[in-house]
Amino acid sequence: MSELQWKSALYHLRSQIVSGELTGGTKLRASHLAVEMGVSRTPISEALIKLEGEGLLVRDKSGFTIRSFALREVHDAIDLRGLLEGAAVQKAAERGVDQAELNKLHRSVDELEQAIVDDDVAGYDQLNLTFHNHLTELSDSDILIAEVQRSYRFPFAGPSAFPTGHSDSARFRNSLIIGQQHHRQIVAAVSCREGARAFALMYEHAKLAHDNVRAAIKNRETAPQLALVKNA
Amino acid sequence: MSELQWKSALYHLRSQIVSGELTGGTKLRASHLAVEMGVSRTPISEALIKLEGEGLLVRDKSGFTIRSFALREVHDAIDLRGLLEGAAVQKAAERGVDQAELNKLHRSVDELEQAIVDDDVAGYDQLNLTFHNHLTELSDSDILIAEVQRSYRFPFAGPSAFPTGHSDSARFRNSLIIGQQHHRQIVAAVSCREGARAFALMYEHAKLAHDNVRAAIKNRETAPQLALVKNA
DNA sequence: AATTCGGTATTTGCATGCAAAAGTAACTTA
DNA sequence: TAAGTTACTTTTGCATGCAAATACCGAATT
Repeated sequence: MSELQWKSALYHLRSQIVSGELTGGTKLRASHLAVEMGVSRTPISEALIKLEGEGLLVRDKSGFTIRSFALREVHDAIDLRGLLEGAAVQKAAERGVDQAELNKLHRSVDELEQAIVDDDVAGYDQLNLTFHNHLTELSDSDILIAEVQRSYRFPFAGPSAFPTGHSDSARFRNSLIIGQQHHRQIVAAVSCREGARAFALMYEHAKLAHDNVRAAIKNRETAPQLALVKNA
Repeated sequence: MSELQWKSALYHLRSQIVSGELTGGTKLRASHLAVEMGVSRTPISEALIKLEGEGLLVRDKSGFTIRSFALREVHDAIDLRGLLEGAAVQKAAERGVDQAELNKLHRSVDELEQAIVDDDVAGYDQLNLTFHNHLTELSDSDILIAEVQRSYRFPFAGPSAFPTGHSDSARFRNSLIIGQQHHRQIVAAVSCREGARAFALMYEHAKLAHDNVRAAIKNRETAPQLALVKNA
């Protein structure tokens, strides 16, 4: 049961950062956080070092600061995810996946479809992440899987980064429809062992997030994922 | 002058790992390393945590162990580097780089050529790394640059991972000649803003390393880069 | 008003103490 | 012989003390 203290500190801090509760540029003081969380500075420091390794914090000569991202970096991070996820599905397609896995993929896409019909945004979000994870794992490359997961580490870069707030807008509905088309065609490409097509579709799929970022910036108050992004 | 202690511990340990002085599977004990390096366990722990973040160590419930890699992971790591470097040069090509940068690239390739003629393996190695870094930086994407650098972190995955030991073999000479052809054509592709071609060439360029791995395995004793690779 | 300059209050980097966890190894039992 | 069992040793995770570095803040100067 009893979680290691540095782990709970890590989870707690990370969730505060990605949820936008702490915004980019904020200075994190180990001594302050220690009393706040009721532990000593040792496990806090360990958590801060790990978060620096994840790229969420930067360390200057006196302590850690929450990193800020230029808008350009947000788009680059999304492209990086598309590149890595694309490489993963390409590998899966060229390697070939058995029928049982293909059936699971089809079922996932159907469930995503249903979530859209039900307007179940949270459910869609969860299913979408599972679907992306499943596709990535089919690459059967632990190195690539790890790097794809790593590319999700910024709150605006993951495959389900902008789920909330706009389910009523026409633009968002369209992006879900187009995303579903991508999903179906990616499964088809994997099924037909068309690696290059699978790559291109997945890369394009990630590009959808670029529009979501632009839309989120217009209603910034409803987009806590942007708490790390510079200049309003 | 006075380097932080955790930094020197980090550099020292990392160099011991990548040089093969410490082999995969070795357990690293903070308390032991502390007396060995004449400091307390605090800065040692910090270095170990960072090395875990780099993927060189794994942490089980009682301490850190030097990671071991299956041969398949070695090849996957090389492919990952090719993918990321390829994406970087593609971006550079499509964005367009000015003549001054192109001149520098041409000069680098000429210097590499000269190093081959002189049979200056160490010099080639250094120039090659500089050349790859320069190409990567031309992508003008800090996110991508950082990920490319990160992909170099395993001692067998970087662009100059297998420099030594075989400069006399015909195979190694051929691989240098082919590599130079890649270098020249990559610069040409960037110059002509042919992004897809630049990507394909760079990806293929990394594939050269696969043969170098196979060759190195046959003379394992002369290849300290393989100290982290499982099963002889 | 913006800078510069002291002096004070924090904070960090590192060392170290300690209880609990994990490793180690000789011995017992099936 | 293999699989516990027990007693002993080492190591870790965390708390904390301390000196040096850094931040903070108001006063003096331009």
